[in-house]
Amino acid sequence: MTSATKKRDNTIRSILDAAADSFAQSGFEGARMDKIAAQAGINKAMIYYHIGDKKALYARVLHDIIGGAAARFKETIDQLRTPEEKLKTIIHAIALTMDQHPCLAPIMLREQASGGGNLPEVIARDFAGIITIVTDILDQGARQGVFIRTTPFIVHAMITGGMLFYKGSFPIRSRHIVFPEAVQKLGGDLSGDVAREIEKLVLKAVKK
Amino acid sequence: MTSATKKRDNTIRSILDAAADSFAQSGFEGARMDKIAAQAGINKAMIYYHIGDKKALYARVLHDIIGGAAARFKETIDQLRTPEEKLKTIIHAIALTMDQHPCLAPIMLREQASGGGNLPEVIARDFAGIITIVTDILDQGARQGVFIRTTPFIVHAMITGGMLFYKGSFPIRSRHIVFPEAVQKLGGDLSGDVAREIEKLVLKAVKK
Amino acid sequence: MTSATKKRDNTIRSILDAAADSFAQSGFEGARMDKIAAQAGINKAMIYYHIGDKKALYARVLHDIIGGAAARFKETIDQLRTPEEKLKTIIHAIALTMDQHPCLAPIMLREQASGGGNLPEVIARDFAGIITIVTDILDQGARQGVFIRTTPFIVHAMITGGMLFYKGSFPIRSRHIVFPEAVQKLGGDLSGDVAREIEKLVLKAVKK
Amino acid sequence: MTSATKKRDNTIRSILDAAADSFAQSGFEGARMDKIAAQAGINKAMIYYHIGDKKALYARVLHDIIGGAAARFKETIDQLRTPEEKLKTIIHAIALTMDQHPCLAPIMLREQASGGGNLPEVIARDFAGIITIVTDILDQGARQGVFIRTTPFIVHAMITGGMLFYKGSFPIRSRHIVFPEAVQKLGGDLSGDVAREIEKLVLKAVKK
DNA sequence: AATGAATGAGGTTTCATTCAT
DNA sequence: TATGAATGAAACCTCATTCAT
Repeated sequence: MTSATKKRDNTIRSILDAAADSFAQSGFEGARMDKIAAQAGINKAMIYYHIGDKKALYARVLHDIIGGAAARFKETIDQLRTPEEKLKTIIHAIALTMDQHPCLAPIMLREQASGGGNLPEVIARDFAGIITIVTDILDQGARQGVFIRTTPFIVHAMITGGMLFYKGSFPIRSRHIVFPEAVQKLGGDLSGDVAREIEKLVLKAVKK
Repeated sequence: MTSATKKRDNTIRSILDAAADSFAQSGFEGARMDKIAAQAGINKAMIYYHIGDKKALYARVLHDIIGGAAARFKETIDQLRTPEEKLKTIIHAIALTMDQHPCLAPIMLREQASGGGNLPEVIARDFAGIITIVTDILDQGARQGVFIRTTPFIVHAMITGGMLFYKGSFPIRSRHIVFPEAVQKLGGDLSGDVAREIEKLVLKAVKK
Repeated sequence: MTSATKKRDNTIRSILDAAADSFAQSGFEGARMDKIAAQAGINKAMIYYHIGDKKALYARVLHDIIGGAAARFKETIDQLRTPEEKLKTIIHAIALTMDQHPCLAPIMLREQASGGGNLPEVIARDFAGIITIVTDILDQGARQGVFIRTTPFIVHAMITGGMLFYKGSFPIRSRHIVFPEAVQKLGGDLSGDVAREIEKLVLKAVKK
Repeated sequence: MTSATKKRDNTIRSILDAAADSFAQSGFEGARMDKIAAQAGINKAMIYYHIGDKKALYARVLHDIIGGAAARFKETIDQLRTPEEKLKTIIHAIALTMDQHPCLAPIMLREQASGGGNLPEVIARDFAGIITIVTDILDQGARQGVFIRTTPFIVHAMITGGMLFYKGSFPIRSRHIVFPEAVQKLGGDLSGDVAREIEKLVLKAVKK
């Protein structure tokens, strides 16, 4: 890899990171090209040079984040046998990913809010990938007779949606005194206790 | 009620309705005051005259929607006895409300995405109101020995977050062919089958 | 005078007072019809009903203030004999008027700043009236041989301009620490010590 | 100096010149960013890019004009010995500056009219600089026994205020026929006869 | 005479994007 | 590749003025 290529990759990496931050925090409309460039430590025109306009940047960021996650999940799950093991593992994997990539949750929440209808096909595919993993596990479990018959997507919605809600509500919960004390004391991280509780609830719900 | 008051109320109502639409569809940053005024069929300056600037309008819309829902929920639940009855009922009530107010889900999703930390206290209070209702039911059930001990907020997150996810993902699911067939066939409405399935799963998860 | 007429006069009076305040503080462009109406305690439309548009209001205010002053000065001076007496008296009269009508100075300053070219004739006449009084005194003194020959208008400029400068600079002087201590300690009122000092200086300058 | 820097400086200079004009003619509130940009021959957004918002532009213009004058005055005066020489010279210097910078007088008049209390410290400092020069001269003269004891700021007010009044009243005087003929015949320029007359009057007033 | 609602033009500011160097 | 300047469209908001009651 030549030094020029490495430099180029570095530039692009820093742009994507900064952009992910901005899009997560402010959404597509709220994000500012100026701020992204500044945070990336590069000249604004370089974004256009290396990546393209705001829409292209957004698509690239989304693919970067969601596509990566989908691939990692698949890899993790494929090494396991039983649906129960798989379900437990994917729950913790999703939780861990959301904790490690704080941009993921906000961006997914926003995409859903806006109907996401104008998403490029690539991203929809990534998105579908994650969903398929979970629904496949549940279907497999049902076929093997260890899980009850459910609408797998609804279970997936409760897992992923629940986590998004948990993480997303953290700033609100923690900043305002009007919430019940027990709620206010909860943190924002999923992996650990929260993921374990979700695992417990989900398994109790779906196991025969 | 004088004629002027009636006119005023009409104007304000049409502003709030149009604004809810826009905010839901495009988020705070993406919404356009011009478009809101046009859709409301009034002069743009009237928004500032009757309500205030964009931030004030947003707060008002949120309070209108979320505050109204919180109040309705409370009323419904207070008439019931057992935690199980209450839990079943609130699940269907939340589902129904989300179906009837299509703005609710997108707006809540976005608020969570952006951390919502700078929400006015009023809205946080409305928000907390809904959460308190659900967590109280679960606490009550646990004390009475009919529910297992859980972290009630996590259950609430899974119910509400699951519904938001289900509704929010509808446009994406239905527009792209890359999703599993079973997922693609699902609709966007919660009340009815979906709410019943959620009810079933949640009760199986929390009942002793 | 009927009760209706009295009420009408009261309304107009309160409008003019509020308007004078606003125009003095913010200038023609900076003044807001809303604020004037609010301060006058009347409905905004009443300004248009009773007086007319912003320009008409401004002209009316100017005439009210400057015209009144010119008339009062003339009356005061006509009762005196010697140019020296008259000159001393007019200096104190101008000083007193500026102190009693805090709107006068700002409005005159602004009018001069903007060239005042589009002033209605009435106001120009009022303005000229004041100038004529002073220059007449100086001319008379020169003819009688008690004053040296000067360009009377320049003396008038130094008296009036000096007072306007003194009063106008008060907020700046008193609010910032960067001014010499002796300057910062001076007040904003003219009548009294300041007027006496101006009188002393002017007479020393013009007396033969 | 790079070509980019030169271009930048040109742009900024043309903005400041156009802005000085507009602020002088119409005041802060009356000035229009559109018009300033048009007169400067640049794109409106460039003002915000290079300088900032309207307030920042105003401050910059004031500092440019008043700060520059203060510095020039100081330099001129420091080369002279006796208070009398200094006083004569500063009078002519102020007169010349006001003639050469037609924006100075209107802007200062307006600043005083509006109390100028919310001026940035920088400008107040410039302003104080000029005042200090004159009052120092008078103090020095008094200490040396060549000038009578006065309140130096009042003398300064009469000099500067008188000049501002003289210049400021020119358009009004010359445009309306209602003024005494002798007044109407006077011009608008200070340097030359007018400054000499002021010099004469001031020295007669303050010399022992 | 009085009120509150309404209007439309226009003001300031922002921002994605492109250009010249 | 990289930079800083430039552009133009459009966003938010204000305000003098008028209308309907």
